[in-house]
Amino acid sequence: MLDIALIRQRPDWVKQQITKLNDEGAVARIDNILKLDKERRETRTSVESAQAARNSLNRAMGKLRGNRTMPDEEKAARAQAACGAIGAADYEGASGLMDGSAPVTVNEADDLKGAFDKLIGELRLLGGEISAGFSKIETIEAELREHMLWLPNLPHESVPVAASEEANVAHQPVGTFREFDFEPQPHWELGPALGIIDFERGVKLSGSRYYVLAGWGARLQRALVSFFLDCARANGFTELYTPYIVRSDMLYGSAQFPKFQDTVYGVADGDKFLIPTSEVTIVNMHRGEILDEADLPLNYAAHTPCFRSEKASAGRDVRGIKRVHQFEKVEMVKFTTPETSYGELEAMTEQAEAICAQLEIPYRRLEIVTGDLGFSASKKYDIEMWSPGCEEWLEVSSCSNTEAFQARRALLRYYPAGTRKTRYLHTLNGSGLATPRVMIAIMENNQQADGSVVIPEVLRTYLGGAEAITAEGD
RNA sequence: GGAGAGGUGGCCGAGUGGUUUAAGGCGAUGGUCUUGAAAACCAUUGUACGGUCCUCCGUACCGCAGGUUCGAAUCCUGUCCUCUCCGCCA
Repeated sequence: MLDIALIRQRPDWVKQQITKLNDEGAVARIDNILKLDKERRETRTSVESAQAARNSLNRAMGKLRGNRTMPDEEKAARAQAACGAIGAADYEGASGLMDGSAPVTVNEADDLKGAFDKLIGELRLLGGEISAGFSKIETIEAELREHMLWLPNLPHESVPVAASEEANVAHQPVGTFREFDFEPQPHWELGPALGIIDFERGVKLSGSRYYVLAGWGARLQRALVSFFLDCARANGFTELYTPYIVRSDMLYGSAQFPKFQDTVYGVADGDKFLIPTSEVTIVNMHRGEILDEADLPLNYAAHTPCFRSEKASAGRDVRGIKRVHQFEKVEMVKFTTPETSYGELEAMTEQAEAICAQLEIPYRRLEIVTGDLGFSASKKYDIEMWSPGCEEWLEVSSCSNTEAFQARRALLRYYPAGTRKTRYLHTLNGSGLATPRVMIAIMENNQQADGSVVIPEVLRTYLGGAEAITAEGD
């Protein structure tokens, strides 16, 4: 979520920033937000002062009714007089009359019960006014919140301004592109031939975009996950094992909801959903807490499966395991101060790149332009591995700084050193890395003329020292 | 799955629908005292929103959400979570 105060103070600037994103419709929300915000504050001010009056009157009512030493005639007289004052909207005067601090003329004829009934009637009117005001506020706030939840994050000033992904700035590729003396095969040919990817049985079990890894395929994935987690740990990340199913609040917190509700799978057990990435659970780890600056940065990494419905990309990338409903990923998340988040983004991106380098696969960094930033990032780098079989760059990592966008939604705050004034922290996330695409890259880059695949050296210790995957089995 | 008990400030823990606006304690912070420390004593104590602006004021928050009431930490309903016992289970 954006800072409502920023929208209030610099609405035109905010509109101008949103215009750089590929998000028609978001700009129009700003004027609605300004209108609702104004309305909300006005209504709130008047309702709260009515409530202040009611609170003090009810407190005085308690004192009047519970007073054991005051004669009934005086109570009746005070109740009578207070009714008059309330009728004239003199709430302070009425309070004084009821709690006994203001003088009153006692009339012997006053009837206590009648006077109290009348007074309660007056208070009831005031209560009705207040609850009407509150339901108005509730309506306004629900509408305001809805608009706020659909507003994308604003781009950082360093992000290149361009409309679409074609304009993403590709850095110089790193690593050596292999010269093949034969026609390199795509992984959807190699995998089944080696008996390590079984598409038919995946489809039989669960439908399209599902697959089974068998033998070396399953072992290679497990080795990669272990390797990724070891890299993260070496880089100072604390390893977490988190739930794979979360409540919807968490998905609002990390900003998948409401906009990308379609891409997430629900489970039959009420308000629960399968995570599309462990970013969801990690970002919400400290939801509602107020951390100390001394605790920051917090670095967490977790391996989880990721579940995505891929409704938006129906019909695209249907071959192979590039785009599937279920895959494994190691995700890195950082909680930092606003001052350090951009430095941390560079560091985290370099760490993801270092993993590619260790696997000896050619890779490049993409600097994402404003029009392709996505919903929650202020700045984003993608890392892509080259795959000679399907002849394309495969996104294996995406590293983002969301600044305080998720922090506002998930209530992630900290006390800056030496203060007790809360401040939103910054969250960053980056894959490190995602398995099916890395497996594609390894298979396609390391394939031999005989169909076998050479195992990258860094993975061999995880695979009993084996040097290659062959059709001979595991 | 069955039965029961609970959820109150950073922590512990009181709390008959009003006459107190959550008692008391611990911790933390500041101060007094002290050569220094401890002890003792004094003071302060969370979050959010709104108003006012550099200082206060107001409102809300006793797991969460509704309801009853002139008035709810307190009564009612739902819900989430925790604990205990039983059953089942990797």
